[in-house]
Amino acid sequence: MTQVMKNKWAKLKRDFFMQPTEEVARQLLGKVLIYKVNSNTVLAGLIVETEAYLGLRDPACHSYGGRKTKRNATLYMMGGHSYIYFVYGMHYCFNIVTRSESEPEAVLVRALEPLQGIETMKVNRGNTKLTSLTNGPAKLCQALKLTTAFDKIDLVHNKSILFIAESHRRPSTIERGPRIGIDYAGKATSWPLRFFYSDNPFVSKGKST
DNA sequence: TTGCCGATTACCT
DNA sequence: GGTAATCGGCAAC
Repeated sequence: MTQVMKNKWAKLKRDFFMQPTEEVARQLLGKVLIYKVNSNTVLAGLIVETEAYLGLRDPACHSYGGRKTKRNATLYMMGGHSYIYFVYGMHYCFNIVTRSESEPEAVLVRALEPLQGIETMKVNRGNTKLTSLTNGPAKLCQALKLTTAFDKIDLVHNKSILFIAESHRRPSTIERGPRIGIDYAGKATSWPLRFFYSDNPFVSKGKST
């Protein structure tokens, strides 16, 4: 009998992303974001910082109050899809849609600890300093070359080259606090929906007012 | 080390 | 016409 090559990465399934969004945000810490560029190149990073965006009732969320536009339509897809948008005229942010189609919520992936394909990431970033490679939402998109071309990707599909996987990393201390860069969101500005590993050097330097 | 500011454009009012 | 789920550079302390 032929030996079947076992996949190194165990892809997360739909159920994981259908959970309450805060739960998904917390549990994504320690998981791995993987992009199989081609047969030679795999880019992978440990998720070390996330933010939950709670849909209709969250003034900081793009779908607040039921807003639905061409840009945020992805939020109304089933949990497990990628939501990548263009912001500040030059940057991209990578999110993962959570919950059902009637609950337009998502988790923003804010920082990764590079695991694999580091040389390629350095080329993509034009930067040689390891700790600046993926310590911010737009930085990690640049490192992995994630653009709106990867918006609406089903991350749990069998054949998907972009997905989230389990890791066997020993758990670290999880801290939580206000989200970054949402000063316009009124009372929600202080909601503690940002999750991160307190002792990880790849967490972003963003300030949460 | 902190803090301000410009870049640059799609999207919303 | 204003602003954004950001980043990097540069000035001031």
